[in-house]
Amino acid sequence: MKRNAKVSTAVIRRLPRYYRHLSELQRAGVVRISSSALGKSMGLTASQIRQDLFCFGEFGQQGYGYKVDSLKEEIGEILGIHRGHTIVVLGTGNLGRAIIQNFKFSSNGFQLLAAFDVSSQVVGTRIAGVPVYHARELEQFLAGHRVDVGLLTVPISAAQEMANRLVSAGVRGIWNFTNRELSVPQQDVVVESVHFSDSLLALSYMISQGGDGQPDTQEESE
Amino acid sequence: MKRNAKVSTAVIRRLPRYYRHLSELQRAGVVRISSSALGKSMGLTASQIRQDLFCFGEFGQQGYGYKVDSLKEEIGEILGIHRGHTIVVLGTGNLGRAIIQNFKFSSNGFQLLAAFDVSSQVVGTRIAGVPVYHARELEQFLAGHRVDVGLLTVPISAAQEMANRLVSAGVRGIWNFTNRELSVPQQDVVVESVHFSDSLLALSYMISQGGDGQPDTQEESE
DNA sequence: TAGATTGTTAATCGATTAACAATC
DNA sequence: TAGATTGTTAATCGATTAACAATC
Repeated sequence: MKRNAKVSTAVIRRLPRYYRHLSELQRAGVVRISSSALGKSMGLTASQIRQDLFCFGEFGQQGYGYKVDSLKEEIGEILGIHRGHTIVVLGTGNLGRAIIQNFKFSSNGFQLLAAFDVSSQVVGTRIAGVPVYHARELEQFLAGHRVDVGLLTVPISAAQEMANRLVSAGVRGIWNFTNRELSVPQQDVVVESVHFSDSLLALSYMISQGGDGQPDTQEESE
Repeated sequence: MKRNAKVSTAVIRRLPRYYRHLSELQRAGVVRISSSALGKSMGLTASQIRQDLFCFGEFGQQGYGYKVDSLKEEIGEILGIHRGHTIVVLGTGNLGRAIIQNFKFSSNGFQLLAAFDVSSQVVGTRIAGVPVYHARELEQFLAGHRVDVGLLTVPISAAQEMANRLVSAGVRGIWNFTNRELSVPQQDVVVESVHFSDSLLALSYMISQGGDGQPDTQEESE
């Protein structure tokens, strides 16, 4: 059973979607689901779902399907939701503040410990209960707390420097919301970027096709 | 020359990255670049870059490479940056407000026309110069203005309904920041989602490996 | 011209899909 | 038991990489 050997990024990217869909099914009171039903609702083939799960083990019952609750739990486990991950936010501008106030860190298994900024307007205050420290205290804080991930919402000009400081202080991942491609040579530190621009430009491309290219067909049958 | 026939999503996702990297090179004063140099800086093979560009035409000069300025312009054109796309924001909570105030819509070829909300606190005001109308006026506004994209930052409970209204009113794309998977049967309307949770969970998975699995090797040579 | 680098076709690799025996 | 559906291997498909003639 040579599982888990090399899980492709395509599979990794689907895992959170499985988790999200299963959570919605659970909320809707669905108890069991087959790979083909789940596939239909997610726009995947049954085969792909079974193949994806096969990377990690056996989670279903032949002739029955998958129990929504336990499959969700298993995938949560695989994603590391119960590992007690911790995170700090760098930069409390509009976006940082919005994420601190809105984003459900705990639903994703993360505990938000602190935020850092340089503005005297916010340093010393709390945002949604989270203490804001001065950025110069970052290393001291990281020395005293196990912090797994640093979330970057600093101005683009400060992004690389803050990334360097986070890596030096030993974080294992950087969640990058700046529009800068970060250079992190250490292979054991993971950078996950959320590039709003890339997303909007991809959308821009997609709506720019069809209008002048293909003929506009109407709704599909199913 | 049967180009542009079917551009894969993998290629589409790389186009904005090319655009971003070329913009940075341009800012750094680089005039020409070869596919191998660009590949090295982006972590792609030269072959892949040439193959990607091949989908759209010929943009380089043999023996010389690509002119940074003109390649950037060409890719911008492909992405639809000069099409005068327009966008409105639905929901001016923390996240919507942050995006309105921070995101450079115009750098991505979009003009932000208006925002909509239901709170009497914000309706009638302006956020960074953008007028905020009541959500009930959405259809009227869309009837009077050509709007290509609706940006969704409404509460998850309102997401599907607002998506339906946008589609009925004729938008061509939805930029979805809610954590809800939207169902949009019309095949000519594109949904592009930014799922913060999916991104963080993928990061969670990646940092959960390695720590206990593989032995931690140090930096790679190049 | 010689050297460099593209455009483009062919080969390889990896991911998705199909098939089916195992079994609930 | 019969029907359904999984786990898992094999076949297919598509994307990436390699190769090289064309040409600046």
